[in-house]
Amino acid sequence: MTAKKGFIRRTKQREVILDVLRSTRSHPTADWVYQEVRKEMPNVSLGTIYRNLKTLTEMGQALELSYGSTYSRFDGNPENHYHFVCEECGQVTDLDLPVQKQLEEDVSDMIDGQVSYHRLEFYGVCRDCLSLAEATDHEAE
Amino acid sequence: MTAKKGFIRRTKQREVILDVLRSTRSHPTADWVYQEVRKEMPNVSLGTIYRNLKTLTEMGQALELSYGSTYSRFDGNPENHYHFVCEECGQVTDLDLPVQKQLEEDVSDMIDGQVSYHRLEFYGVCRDCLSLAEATDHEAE
DNA sequence: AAGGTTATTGAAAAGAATTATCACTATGTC
DNA sequence: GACATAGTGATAATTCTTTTCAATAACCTT
Repeated sequence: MTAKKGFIRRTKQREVILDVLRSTRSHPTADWVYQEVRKEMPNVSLGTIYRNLKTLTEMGQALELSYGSTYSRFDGNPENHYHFVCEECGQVTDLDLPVQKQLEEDVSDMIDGQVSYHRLEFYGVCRDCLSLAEATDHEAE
Repeated sequence: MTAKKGFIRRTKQREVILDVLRSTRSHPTADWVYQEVRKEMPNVSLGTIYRNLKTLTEMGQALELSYGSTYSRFDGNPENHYHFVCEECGQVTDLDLPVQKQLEEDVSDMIDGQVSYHRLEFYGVCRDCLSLAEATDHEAE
């Protein structure tokens, strides 16, 4: 073994992708990034864009705006309320927090537009998955 | 003309779907709903589930937890901050609101779990799309 | 600088969730 | 009951994203 295991190499592709990301405030989609990067590296592949956006996000150099899962979830309670999403098991729980309706007016004034609703979501690890992780840790000892 | 135009008919399928939705607090995916509904209506099709979940959401009887668009957006600024999403043009803008980091502790205590981050998003119509709509209204007069 | 290891790439195929299509069915009005 | 058409089941098509795999290139060791 010569190269350090799990090391992240610096590549021209990832560099250009990060430059593109930093050059805009438009919160681009993967495909938009792809088109931009192609201007500088015509042979770059879309797979590389996705791979690196993921890597950059994991490295804390970028933010991904989407749910962990690609599919929608539905709620029979149509009143606005906030959620907690467990990143381990995917469970979604309702939170008993007061809904700050007046925030919508604040934002509506800020952007000089019209706000119809807002969503607040918390991400992390739920109690069950936490104790499960502990149990596994002990096992490994 | 006999039947009222644009009328929404009551169907057994939609009824069962709403019952299933209301019977759980698990924020199910479309596929989970599909499996449940099939127990009562084995011939129901997945397309019907999607159609009705959409209809129910439009009717205000259900809530959909997902972004309008299916694809992710990325941000070169990895600091947590809040967003406004225009439902007309899809544009995403950063909001200059203070990030309430302490909310995460509150929630963490509430659920007895671990919160690593949170997201707050506002949805509506941006200024540009608003004035565009106005212009079009005038045209139609 | 050369050699070796393996992370990363490009190209293309596969995957997963959702939406569209279309002939048929069944709801609601008259 | 008869009509008009919204809704359905079945399936094909889309769309975004991930995976696969042989070839390449980054980085460590010598």
